[in-house]
Parts: sequence; structure tokens; C-alpha cells
Amino acid sequence: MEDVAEKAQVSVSTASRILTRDRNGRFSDETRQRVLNAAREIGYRPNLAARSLISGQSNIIGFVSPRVVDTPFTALRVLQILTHIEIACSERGYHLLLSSPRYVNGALDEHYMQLLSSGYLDGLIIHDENVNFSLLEPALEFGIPAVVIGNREHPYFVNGDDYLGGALQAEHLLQLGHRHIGVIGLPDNSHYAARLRLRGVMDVASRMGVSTETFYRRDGDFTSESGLAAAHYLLTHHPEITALLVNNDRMAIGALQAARQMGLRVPQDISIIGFDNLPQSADTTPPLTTIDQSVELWGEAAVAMLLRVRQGEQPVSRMMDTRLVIRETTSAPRTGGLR
Amino acid sequence: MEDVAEKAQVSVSTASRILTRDRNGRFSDETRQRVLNAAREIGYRPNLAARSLISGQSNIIGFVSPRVVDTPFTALRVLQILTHIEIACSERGYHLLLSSPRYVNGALDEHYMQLLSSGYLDGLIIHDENVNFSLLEPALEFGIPAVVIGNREHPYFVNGDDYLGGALQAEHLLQLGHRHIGVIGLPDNSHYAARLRLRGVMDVASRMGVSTETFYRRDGDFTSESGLAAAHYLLTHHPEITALLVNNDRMAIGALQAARQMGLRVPQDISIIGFDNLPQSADTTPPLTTIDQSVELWGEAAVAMLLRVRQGEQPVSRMMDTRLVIRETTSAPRTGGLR
DNA sequence: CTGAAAGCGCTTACAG
DNA sequence: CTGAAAGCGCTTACAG
Repeated sequence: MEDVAEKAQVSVSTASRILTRDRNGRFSDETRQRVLNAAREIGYRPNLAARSLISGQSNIIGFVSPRVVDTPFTALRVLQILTHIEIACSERGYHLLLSSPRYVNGALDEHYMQLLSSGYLDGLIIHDENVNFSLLEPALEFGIPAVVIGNREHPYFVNGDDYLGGALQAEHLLQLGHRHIGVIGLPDNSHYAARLRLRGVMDVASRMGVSTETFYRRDGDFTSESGLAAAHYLLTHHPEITALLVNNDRMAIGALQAARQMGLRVPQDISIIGFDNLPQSADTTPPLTTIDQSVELWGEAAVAMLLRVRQGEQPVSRMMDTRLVIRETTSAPRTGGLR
Repeated sequence: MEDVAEKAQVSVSTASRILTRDRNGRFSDETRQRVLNAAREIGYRPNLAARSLISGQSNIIGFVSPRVVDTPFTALRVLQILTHIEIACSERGYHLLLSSPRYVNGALDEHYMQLLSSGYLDGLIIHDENVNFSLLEPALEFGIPAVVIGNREHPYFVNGDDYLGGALQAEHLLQLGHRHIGVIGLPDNSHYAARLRLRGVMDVASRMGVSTETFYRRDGDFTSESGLAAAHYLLTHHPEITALLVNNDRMAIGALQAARQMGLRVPQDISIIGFDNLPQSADTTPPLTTIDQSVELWGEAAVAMLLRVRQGEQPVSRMMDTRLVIRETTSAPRTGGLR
């Protein structure tokens, strides 16, 4: 920068002001040109660390998603969100720092704390789906502006409407005529979204006057293996089941395998509906009926919201569009009754 | 930091030295304790931006993967690698900065250049698979230590053995007795890996004395849709084909759908072999035979290698284990001859 | 073993 | 419209 100033025959202050597009103080067009040219010739690029030190701004946004035991559980959804966060950040000139804090002995890992206090972060997008612990609180303690994905207990969040999604799942199956339904869920005290999805299911049943006594529940753990096991269990113990309502697509894909292994045709013998509409869900055999939550829009929404929070505004949280995607794994139950 | 020094009744210099575990200068245990305690009580955490400014070290490692047009082409593999890079970084106290540079009018985007010159990066892991442009060169110009994934023209790389993988694909199919083989590849002038895979295929054929005149090739573009289209084309135009050898799993999954749509049974009527062993490839119907390249180990390997490069060492590049994973989409061709 | 002082590369009141 | 100077929070020769 000194070199630039010298070459343009101005002071370092002037160079700095022109290069940072200081809104105050106008400069003669001529000076500006001299500085800009000099910078270009020298190939000057600002040192962000120095700028960050003094301005308190780093132009770095953090995205954190907890690592739970060994399960990168919602990996695909996280990737989708991450991809779009990266695009949104880069369009706005921000860099993206990624971290996946874990819990060791019930405490957040030191590395995350260290990041929060590093001065590196202008803001944080927190993927905070787990009921049992929060990545948000420490961030708030450090005064870092934050926006949350996956949980609605924070003033600023971006989410799908999980309750509505669950309702759509149940409505679809019930309208098709299914009454004996296997529900593959997630443990109640794990994720916000899972709880809401199931609540939506139950509320629709009661609204439609359908008894949930012939709903049989078996929980999985996000993975397709657990979906396979749960489906196998349900279909074996409750042969009257004609449809499987599954809490996420990964487990639904497992359920699809279970049906195949048991020699059941989908959807003729058994209907299956998932939740998430992963990219791969259109490619299953047969293609999966599921719930879409426009995750491809979440990243942009989260970044935009975060930047407004930084500026002291109070943006309103967003519930993204949720809709039923009917493909080929659902149909009316066979009239013949039991399989 | 000043507060810590004051509280511990030492100079700022001393506090700094103790807190950074300066290898030189020993300190009386008592002083050290005083400083450490003071730091703990105050909840002192270093400002990394300042440290970075002076030391020239940021403790940030960058991972970049190019965004090619609108195709987040190897998205799943990238995620797998990214996940493990993140783990490896965090275990070593490094943070991870993510960027996905694009090309605008043939030039790398300004945002990437800005990142390179920001002083934020201690090193770079570059996912550089595309033959047509390189993210590596600009990094080297800025003198940033770098390690490459997906390309072996750089001194330091981590890769799978794509040539061997292609050879394994072909060998498997040929040993089963297939001679009329549809090859779904990628354009020759796109990716290093794709080219090598195909070369392995061809070399094995000639080594086994099998004519490749009954190999029919049709290229896709990574996506399952393109795999579906290519498979459909091949199976329609060359009904004598008994096996499909596909350059990646995403396209293989599309091929699986094509077979299904055409009423062909896999593997009885048509065998299919993919490449990558994506997490979802075990969950297809039927489960996909494919090539595994231990991608779950690449992240750790890349980070370890990068850190050694930073220290001025010259680590040897790594070619990761590549092996055939036989599942249920391949079998001997039907003896009856044509379908 | 410990401290005073300079300096990393930038920005920003404060003067003019 | 422009410059001299202080300072962001830390580290590191240089002395003692």
C-alpha cells in the first residue's frame, strides 16, 4: 500500500481512502485515477487481516453445523444448504468459514470457542437442529450476529414448515385411503424438525377424524439402514400396514429396500412417503413421493438475513415453501385388503 | 491481553510469550501459573486477526473446488472429502475456509483472487479436476503452499488410482464374459480422472486380447439424467449390448433407471458397473457394483500433506487404495445371446 | 528469566 | 480535497 501511495504520489491515507471507496471525502478524479492505476500496476491487494484488525470487520461469515457422534446425519441437506450459502456469500464479497463443532464430555469443543473469539467472524449461520444442545448460545455471548437454521427458538431463523410438511404427508396417505400406517420417525427428544413433522401428522389424522390407533411407530436414526430395519420390523409385526410414512428420505430409501427384500411391490403392496426431497430421491426405484422444502433457497435467505442483522435491522424470520411431491411410491391401498 | 498481564503482574510481552507457548525463554513455574490463571479468570482469548497480521500465520486452511457452469458435478464426492478435511483441520487447531471459484469470461473470479491475497490463508487444498483451467496456478503465484486433489500434475497431490479403477471395471465385466459393452463416459477433454479411467478400460481390453470394436461409447455430463439418456441411446441402438460400464455412479444410477424404464432386468438382462462408490450406491435397487477409492481417507491425507509442505518438507504424493466392490448389478450375460 | 519498544498493514479521527 | 499521526491487538528482536 505504501508502494501504491508512493507511485501515485499521494499519502498513504489518501490511497487507503480511495481504495476502500470511503463514502466521505471526495477526491479529484485525477487523484483517484492515479491511485487506481498505481494499484492496478503494482497488483495491490489489501491485507484482510490488517483491515480486520482495525475495522473489526473480517468479511468472513461462518457456517457451523454440529457433528453428532459419528453420524453426519443430514449430510445431503447440509451440503445443499452449504452450497447456496457459499454462492450467496461470494456474490456479496464475503468469505465462508466452515466448522463442525462436536461435544466432548458435554462441553463444546475448544476449537469452536476459539473460533468465536478469534475476531475472524463477522457473523454466523448456525445449523442448530438438535434439541439437546445449542451452538447458538456461545455465539451470542461473544456478541456475534447470528441466524439459525433448523430451529425456531431464535429471533432470526430460516426454516421449512415441518409441521405443514408432516400434515401434507398424512393428508396424502389418508386421502388415498390408507388407514393402517407404519410411521418411521426419530426419537422425540432429538430434533426440532422431526418432532414438528410428527405433530403435523397426528393433528391431520385427528382433524380428518381418523383414529391413530392403527398407526404403528418405530423410530430410526436418520440412516437408510435404520429405515430398512424399522420398515422390516413394522411390516413383519403389523402385516395389515398398507403405507409407510417416513420422517426423512434417507430412511425412506431404506424402507424401499426393505420392501424389496420382503418381495413387496411399491406402491401396489405398500406405499411409501418420505420427507426432504433429496436430489437422489427422484432417482430411486421407483421414484420417491416426498415433501419438498425448497432447501435450495435457504442459503441465500440465511445470508441475506444475517447481513441485515449485522446492520442492526430486525429482519423477519422465514418459513420456506413446503409442498408435496407426488412421484411413484404412493397409491391407493389394494382393495383386496391384507397383503 | 493487557488485562491479563496486569492481573498477573507481568509485562504484556511475558504474557504473550507464555500464552503462545514460546519454545524459547523458560519462565518460572510461578509466573507461568499466574499468567495462565489470570487468562482463565478473565476468559482471555487471543485475537487471531492480530496474531495473523504479525506472525503471517492465520491458522486457516482453504479448500477450494471450482464451480463449473451450473453443475455441482461431483457434489457428493466433494462433500465426503470436505467432511474429512474439516475433521483433520479441526483436530490440528486449524480453521477451514471454503470457496468455490467460478470462471467469468475465461478469468477466475475476483473473489478468489482477493482471497488468495488476503493474508487469510496458511495453505490451500485445491480440488482441481478440470483439464481446462487451474485453480492452482494463481495460488502458487501468491506463494501459498498448496496440495491438489484430482490431478497429478502438481508435485503434491492426493488421488485415487483412476487408471487402475478403470482397469478393474473392464476386467470384471470381461471376466464375467461380456463382450458387447456400452461405455458411458465423459468428454475426453474435461476431467483428468475420467480420461484415466477410460484409458484403464481400453488397456485391459487389449491386454486380455479382447477387441474393443464391440464397445460402444456415449458420453454424459456427470448427472444421473445424462446417464439415463446415454444408457437409453446405447441400449436402443445396440441391442446386443449386455453390459454398461459407466464412468461414475451418478450416471450409473441414471443407467439403472433407463434399464428399468425399458423393462430390462438388472443384472439378468443387462449388467451395470459404476465408479466412485457413493454412499447412496449401496442403496440403489439393486445395489450397485462399483469402484471404491477410499475417499473417506483423502481429507486427512491432504491436510497432513499440506502441513508438511508448509514446513518446507517435500512429502510424497499419495495414490489411495482403489478396489472393486461387487454388489448386485453385475453377472454373466445371458447364455441365450441377445435379449 | 523478564521488560520496553518497535512494528505487522491498514484505517480514521484530527488538522489544515 | 489531502496529510501526519495514532492505534487496532498482538509478537519479537533487543537489552538487561
